[in-house]
Amino acid sequence: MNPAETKKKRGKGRRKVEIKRIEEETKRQVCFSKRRQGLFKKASELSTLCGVEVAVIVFSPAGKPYFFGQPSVDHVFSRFLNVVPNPSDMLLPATTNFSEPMNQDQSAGESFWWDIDSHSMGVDELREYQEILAEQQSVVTQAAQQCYVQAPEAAMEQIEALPHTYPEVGEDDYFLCSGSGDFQAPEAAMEPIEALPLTYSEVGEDDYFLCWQQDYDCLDIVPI
Amino acid sequence: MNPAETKKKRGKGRRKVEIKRIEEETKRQVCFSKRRQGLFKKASELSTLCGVEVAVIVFSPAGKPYFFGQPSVDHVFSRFLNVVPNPSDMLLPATTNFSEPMNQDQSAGESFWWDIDSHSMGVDELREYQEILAEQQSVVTQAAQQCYVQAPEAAMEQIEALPHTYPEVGEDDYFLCSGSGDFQAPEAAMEPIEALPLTYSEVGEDDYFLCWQQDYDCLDIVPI
DNA sequence: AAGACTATATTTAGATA
DNA sequence: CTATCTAAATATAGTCT
Repeated sequence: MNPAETKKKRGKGRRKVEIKRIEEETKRQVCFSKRRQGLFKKASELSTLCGVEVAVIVFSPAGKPYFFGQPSVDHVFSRFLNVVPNPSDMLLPATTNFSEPMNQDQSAGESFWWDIDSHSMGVDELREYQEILAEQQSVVTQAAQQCYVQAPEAAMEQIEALPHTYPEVGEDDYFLCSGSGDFQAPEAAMEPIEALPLTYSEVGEDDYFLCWQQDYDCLDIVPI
Repeated sequence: MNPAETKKKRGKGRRKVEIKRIEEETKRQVCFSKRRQGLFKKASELSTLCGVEVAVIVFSPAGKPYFFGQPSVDHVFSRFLNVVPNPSDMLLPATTNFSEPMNQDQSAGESFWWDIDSHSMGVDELREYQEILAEQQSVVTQAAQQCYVQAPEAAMEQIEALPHTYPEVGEDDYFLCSGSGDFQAPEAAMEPIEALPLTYSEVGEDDYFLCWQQDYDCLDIVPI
């Protein structure tokens, strides 16, 4: 805080960035992390400002799911399905392996303009996805759903301050943390939080934290 | 272009805005429209820059669904379900119809802190979702698709200019529109667009348009 | 991997058409 | 609703901790 000392002044600032795949692994990961947060923040703001329902799901380069939902991913998606019940029915007339007949004008085997999509997006990537998917399926995490968010430092302190101890926190356990600063758990959530039988020190690396922002908005989501 | 005429100079610029529900109807609608576009753009950029899968669903104040998916909402959501297969299992421990036992510390029927979620999100809706989901799972996964976006006015004109007529455009049909201005369909997409057997005038209110922005980024998404 | 910093790029509220 | 314009507010790439 020495006013006489003004050392740093050569910041490197943001450079214009072309929107195309970042090849460098590290950079990509950092960018992902930052932009994911930004995306969730935007989603949260949209939902709050306009009082609308929003769901965002992002898979990290490593395949981990990050998501935001107001009031929840499930809720929004189920509502979505009611409006656009089977979007993929029409898009993949020739490549689906489902026996359900399609009651549409298209004839199977034909090439449709929407096929361009599978091409432009990269068939290889789709294949890759299929593999990842297979892996994922064997991993499976039962979820308490909602938002799995990394507790901000300030929230961690609150968790640590919780007057209980939880003897067995396993990899699959999830935690709800109360917020502070930007985060504020709704009243209804506070009671169960306060009843939480744990101290943060006993929470392992694979555990998740669930945070609430004021008005039920989830600020960020990340497994830690 | 008269250099001597410099009329506008009193712009009102952005004002700091508190993130809370906008009460004024018109303002809210405008804000929604702008921020929705911003959100989709961010999602698209994240997906392109980091090569990751993203899905965003937003319901407008009027209840219309707007969405973005890379490679598709279905794809991402189905992958999501593989990782977090039965989010509501934990929320509704006593009411699920799955036989798989949970290898967790929780005992069924007990009340968990994460129950707050099922309350805030609506148990009935979750149930409803479960049903829809069951249907959906039998349909899904392989993805072509992309973005269902509302055609910008300029694009509409292009669609109308298409030299074909499509006799039977049903509620469930989707369209790919070429863009103009901000929108520009990739070359590969243009051919099938031009082969499209339709005129816009025959497209009904429930139809969707799929637009491409330069570099395959989807700018906006909306059923029309 | 996650902050902090900071210069710059991008977003957007409000006005306007 | 959509687009444009402006200034102010935010987001973020690069760098360092």
